[in-house]
Amino acid sequence: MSTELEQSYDPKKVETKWYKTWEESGCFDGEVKNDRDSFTIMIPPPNVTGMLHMGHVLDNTLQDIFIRRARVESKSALWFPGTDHASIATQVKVEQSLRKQGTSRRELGREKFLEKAWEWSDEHGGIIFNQLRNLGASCDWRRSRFTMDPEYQRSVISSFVELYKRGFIYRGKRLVNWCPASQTALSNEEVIMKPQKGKLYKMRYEIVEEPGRFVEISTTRPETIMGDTGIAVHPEDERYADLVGKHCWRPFPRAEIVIVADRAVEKDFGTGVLKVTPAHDQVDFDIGKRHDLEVIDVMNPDGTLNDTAGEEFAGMERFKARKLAVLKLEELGLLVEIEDYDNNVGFSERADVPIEPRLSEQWYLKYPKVEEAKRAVENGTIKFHPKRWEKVYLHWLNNIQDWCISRQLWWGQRIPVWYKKGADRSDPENWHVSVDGPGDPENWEQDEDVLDTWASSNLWPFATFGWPSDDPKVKAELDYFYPTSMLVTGFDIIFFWVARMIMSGLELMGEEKETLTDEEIEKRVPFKDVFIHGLIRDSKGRKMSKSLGNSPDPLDLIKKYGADGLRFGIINIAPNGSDILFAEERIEIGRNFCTKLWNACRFRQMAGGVSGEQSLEAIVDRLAGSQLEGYGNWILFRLLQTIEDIEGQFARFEMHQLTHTLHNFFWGDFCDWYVEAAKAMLQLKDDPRHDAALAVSDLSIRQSLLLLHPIMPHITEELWSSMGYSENGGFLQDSGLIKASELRSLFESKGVKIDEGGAQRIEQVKELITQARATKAEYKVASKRDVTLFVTPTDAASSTVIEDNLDTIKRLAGAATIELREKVENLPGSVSALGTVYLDLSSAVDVEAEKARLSKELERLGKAIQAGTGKLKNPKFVDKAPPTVVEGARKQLAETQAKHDEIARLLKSL
RNA sequence: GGGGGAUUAGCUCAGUUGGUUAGAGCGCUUGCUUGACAUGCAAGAGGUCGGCGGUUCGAAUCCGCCAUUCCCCA
Repeated sequence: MSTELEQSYDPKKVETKWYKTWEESGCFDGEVKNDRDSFTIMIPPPNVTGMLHMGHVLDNTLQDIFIRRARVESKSALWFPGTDHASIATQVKVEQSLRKQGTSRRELGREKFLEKAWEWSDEHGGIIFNQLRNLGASCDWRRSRFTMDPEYQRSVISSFVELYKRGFIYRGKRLVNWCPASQTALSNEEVIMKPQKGKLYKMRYEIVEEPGRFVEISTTRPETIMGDTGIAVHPEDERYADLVGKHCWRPFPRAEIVIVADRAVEKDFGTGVLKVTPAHDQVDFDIGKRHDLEVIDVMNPDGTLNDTAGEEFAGMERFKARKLAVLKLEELGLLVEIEDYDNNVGFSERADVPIEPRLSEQWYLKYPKVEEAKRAVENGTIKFHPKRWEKVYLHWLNNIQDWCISRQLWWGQRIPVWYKKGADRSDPENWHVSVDGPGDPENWEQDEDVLDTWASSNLWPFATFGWPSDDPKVKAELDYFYPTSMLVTGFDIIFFWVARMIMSGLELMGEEKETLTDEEIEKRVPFKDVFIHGLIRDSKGRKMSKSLGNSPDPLDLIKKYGADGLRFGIINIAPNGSDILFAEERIEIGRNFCTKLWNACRFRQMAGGVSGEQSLEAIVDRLAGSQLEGYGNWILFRLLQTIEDIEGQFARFEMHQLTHTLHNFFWGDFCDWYVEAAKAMLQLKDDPRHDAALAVSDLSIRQSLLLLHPIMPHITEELWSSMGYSENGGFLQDSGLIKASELRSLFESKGVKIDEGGAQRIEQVKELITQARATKAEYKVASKRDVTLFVTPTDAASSTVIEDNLDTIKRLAGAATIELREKVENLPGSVSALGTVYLDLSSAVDVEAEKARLSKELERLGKAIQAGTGKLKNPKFVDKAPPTVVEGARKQLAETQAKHDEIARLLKSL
């Protein structure tokens, strides 16, 4: 059944209709089908309150392409959706809103605050799912998971307990990255180093043992002077060798502090003397440890100075305190100079304030299965695309440090550790660690902290299925869908997420084992292929941000260009793994291509005869046994090539090539050449070529729709149904995409011969037509469709080819008559492999212009001949290069030479 | 300081193991209501592939150095 297409394509109508139909039919549902291969992708869960931005468009379009491709390849595809609670990001937002309401989380208390947070996530959550639906994302929405779902929380807690039991989780007191705004510890990955223009303050401390002698010290942080418990010099620094072991005066609060020698000091930095503040700097902390220096914490959790810092400083904000400290140094006559200094300062990723190294007790994870995680990538069990990201991943693993997983936040999975009331929390004797808590809760109090968001999302590939569970359904699904097929994400979360998922999968998806074999690694990894794409930037290469206003709303773009147009456009401009410079006009190509597809199908309908059965076999049957004319053979040959190209591109993850290949075939080959040539055949009455042209068109369009469907699902579904390709009302995805090799066999079995030689002859015909058009354009008669052309064929074979295709040449070149002649003189002509084509001009030829044009061409060919001759004369080339290359060079030279001679003759004849 | 990219037409990018006269889209110029499509059709201009050296019969492609530039990590 076919339906007549409307005159113009209305994306909104078509997209809304089909998305609803698909979702209601359950065709996105991922099911265990043991007779089919599974293909699974876990969505990188967006923040629960997130809104769709261009990065999501790219990431999810790519995933949808892989998923839909898997469906047309008859795999059982599952695209698992969900959202992330984004502990710190969400909590920051909720706290902001509380502040507006004149309250705070501390005022509300934990329970009330969590109620508010849930309200917030219910209210703002899930919007992005509908936005993804607008984009056409074919997720199995029934399964949607949220990392704060009770079942998911239970998975997270179970993993903590399990990893604790296995000895990977411990409590430690050390310097952490402290965010004074959010008042929580952060992991190293959440700290962003930013270059800052600061000051370097040079000051002098008096030596206790030698009054009147001073030592000069450089620092960027004078506000921590009160926490100094020593100063350090390099042991090989002769300038200060005699001072080691002596003391100097800390100016405020005035106290004697010791001078130590330590290799961590950079001799060449500043004066070569370092003030040591063990409580507020990692290097200083380490030095202090080595020399047994006192640790004096002078700051409050919110970044203000505390009472220890002294009366003047207590309660003062840290940057104000810096100014005051400088002032005091000056008053004491201890400030030597201030210079400008550029250094890198760590900022909290979420709160965007400088972090403060702070001594505190936190939970740490010693990463499990680090060696296996490396091996999985090194031995190819997991492949990154593009491959260069493997180096980045391995480099990080080689320098890995324990992960601080506790956060002083409330929104998240609470750490399943209980402390005996009134007992020392540092002593593991007083801990209870379990999923369900102690049996006598009245005697215990639970750890107040929650887990880092990424400590829950790193379980995403299996916790979503219900792990850990003895439920047979959970086991069967994990068995079928895990390891998932691939992960599609940006490079910015390789450390945060990708690497951690790999390690948690290796540790937890199986029995506890010290080390894993390659076979075990293969079963436990969370995915096989990691497709890494770039970030979307604006046309000037800047990051997209709300404040710059350079971030278009994808929903507006969908309104303007259609979801399919946007999808095609964004994939089309996405280079191979590097960042994408987005400019709205660059996605017009997507919308235009939709229009082209639509109109090509409309034209096909207007040619009539689309009421019959349109299955692949039925169409091929219409061609069975007949000798295809040149163009039919050519376009089907190109179709086979295109199918093959696309197969290779998917296999190699060359997503940046897909749109180019398909656009080139459908627009450049099918519409611009085949359809135009077919118009000539469609005029023929009672001629087998007429029906063959229709069948070839049907075949080309049908297979193109199948190939394009993953990129442009809505319009292809609409055309699939309207053109009558749908069998029994089924969706395009269920029709089964035939492989190039299978299609070739089908052709053979039906006696449809597709030959390469014939396709090459049509390429020559196309060249001849192009030359004729060019000559017409040169003589300003491009728009005349009734010119007379003369052709002098190169040889008898060429003559036959031209005669066989005379009708289409006439039509495509715009000629009323074409005569084959032995010899033509005094007319402008152009040389092609098949022969020279001349334009019959009633008016006089512009001899000078023609001479100039031909001379230019002659010069170009002359150079090519020189290069070719030189190469072939070189015995080293002839001896060493492969015979096919030499043969090709000979053939090329002969053809060039023939053209050259012909043009020289033309030039002479003028 | 360590590591990873990038450098090809005015712009954004392709260019698979080295092998014809280096391609595409956009932009630009010219001409077109050609049996669906002006979101279209046709023709055209435009590149010593960042520089220097090396390997090779042959280099945009492999190697080295340099320059410019972006990113990650410390």
